[in-house]
Amino acid sequence: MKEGPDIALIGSLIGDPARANMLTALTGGKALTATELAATAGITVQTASSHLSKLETGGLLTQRKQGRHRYFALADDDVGLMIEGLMGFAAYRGFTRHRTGPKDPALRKARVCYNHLAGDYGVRMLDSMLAEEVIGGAGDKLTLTKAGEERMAALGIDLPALRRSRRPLCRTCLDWSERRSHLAGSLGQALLTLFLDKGWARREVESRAVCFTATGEKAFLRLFPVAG
Amino acid sequence: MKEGPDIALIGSLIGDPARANMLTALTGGKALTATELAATAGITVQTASSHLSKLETGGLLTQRKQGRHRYFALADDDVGLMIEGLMGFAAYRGFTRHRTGPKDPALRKARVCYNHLAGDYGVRMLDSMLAEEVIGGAGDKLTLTKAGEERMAALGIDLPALRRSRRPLCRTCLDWSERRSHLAGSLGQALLTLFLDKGWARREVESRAVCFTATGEKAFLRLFPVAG
DNA sequence: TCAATGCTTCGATCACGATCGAAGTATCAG
DNA sequence: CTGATACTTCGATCGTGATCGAAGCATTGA
Repeated sequence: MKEGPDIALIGSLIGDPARANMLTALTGGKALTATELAATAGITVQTASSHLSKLETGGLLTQRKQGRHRYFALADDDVGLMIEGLMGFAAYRGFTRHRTGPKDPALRKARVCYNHLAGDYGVRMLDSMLAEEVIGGAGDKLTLTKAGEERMAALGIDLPALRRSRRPLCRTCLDWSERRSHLAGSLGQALLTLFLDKGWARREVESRAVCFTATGEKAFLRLFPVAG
Repeated sequence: MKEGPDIALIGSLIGDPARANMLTALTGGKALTATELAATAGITVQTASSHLSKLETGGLLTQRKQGRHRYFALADDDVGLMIEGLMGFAAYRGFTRHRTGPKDPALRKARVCYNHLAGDYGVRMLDSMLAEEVIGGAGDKLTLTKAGEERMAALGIDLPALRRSRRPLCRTCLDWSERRSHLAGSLGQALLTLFLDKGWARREVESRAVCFTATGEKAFLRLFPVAG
């Protein structure tokens, strides 16, 4: 009864539909204002403000003041991973809100998972990196190989800078649509940023979907081939 | 707003303290009756019954009639993994109910995680199996190697029987106390059963703790050595 | 300085759900 | 059949928390 961690607190925070909607929206990775979040949740700003303060004291969100705006974002990677995990469970159980929306195929193909690439393409990328031994490791412990370091540096990724942060370089994140792992961590984030910067893909507005251009798709698939 | 899976449903199911207590109790792996669950949650049987039916229609529990008793258990491995995931997140955030109870050290050392071994010993076991290449694989994809098959068979584990079931043989499960992975899946379950059958360890009553005997501990550590 | 925007705080309302007593159903032992 | 145990269903109560209107701060721009 009173042993172990308290999951009820977190459950109740996520259990309210309005809060769940806001958290889901923030899983898109962008920091959003209170008014934006209120709109997506379908409530007034007052209620949203109340919810946001609860989520903040619960440690799920951080806020950043910028002029007269306050931008809210998920507190850190762990929150994103936890929510993705719940979404995976919910999706597997068929707890979907509207069966399958029109954007659903696009989301399953490629989407933003907090700050890295998810969906079919995300899973493919990690698969390919493991097959080509760019990334090695056992269990949930992923490490960048020597060959991997060269590949990443050649792509223009500043590894020393990533290593300077305390966040882990590589970690796995369970994909809710594929039910397989994709690459998270600061390297996962850096790779997604790279794709966007190179113009290989762009983010859909008002959605988590990531839309690859024709040339971007080719380049991506060449960079991360799949066996068979 | 209406894209993606609905996490609020699951959140609200877990969000009630009484239900969270029951689920936590059931993470111990044993099937429990409604009266037992009511006692651990500190509520009457009527309320417990109401909660249990909600959890069942939510797909988190299954019930099995046996005479005039009804035994409740977690629906499957996925539910256990999901709850352990939440516990990990909650523990890391310091959402503990009573700081650290007296049983806490024992729980951190070795405990039951739904149906397999968790805690320090659980993490050690997987580490050792990976180092000795009994289990191979990268990311979340764990596989038993040829050498591993022999080792497991020598221990008296009936691999063909395990393979006959549809459940995955090996999978990772995030440990909330160690924040590392331990071995789940049917093999993880079979190994814990083996330890208990061999008398190497026994389950604490009314707790998730697993208590190793002196000889059992020696045998376990010999079987799963750690480098360094 | 004034007006406009973005957000929070206060206060009141209201609904949902947790809770338990009482009664009803099922199973078992004699 | 009778009594006992295990659990569910019904009905009523009650408290918590979600919600929004109105007012209060804070920041920006003119």
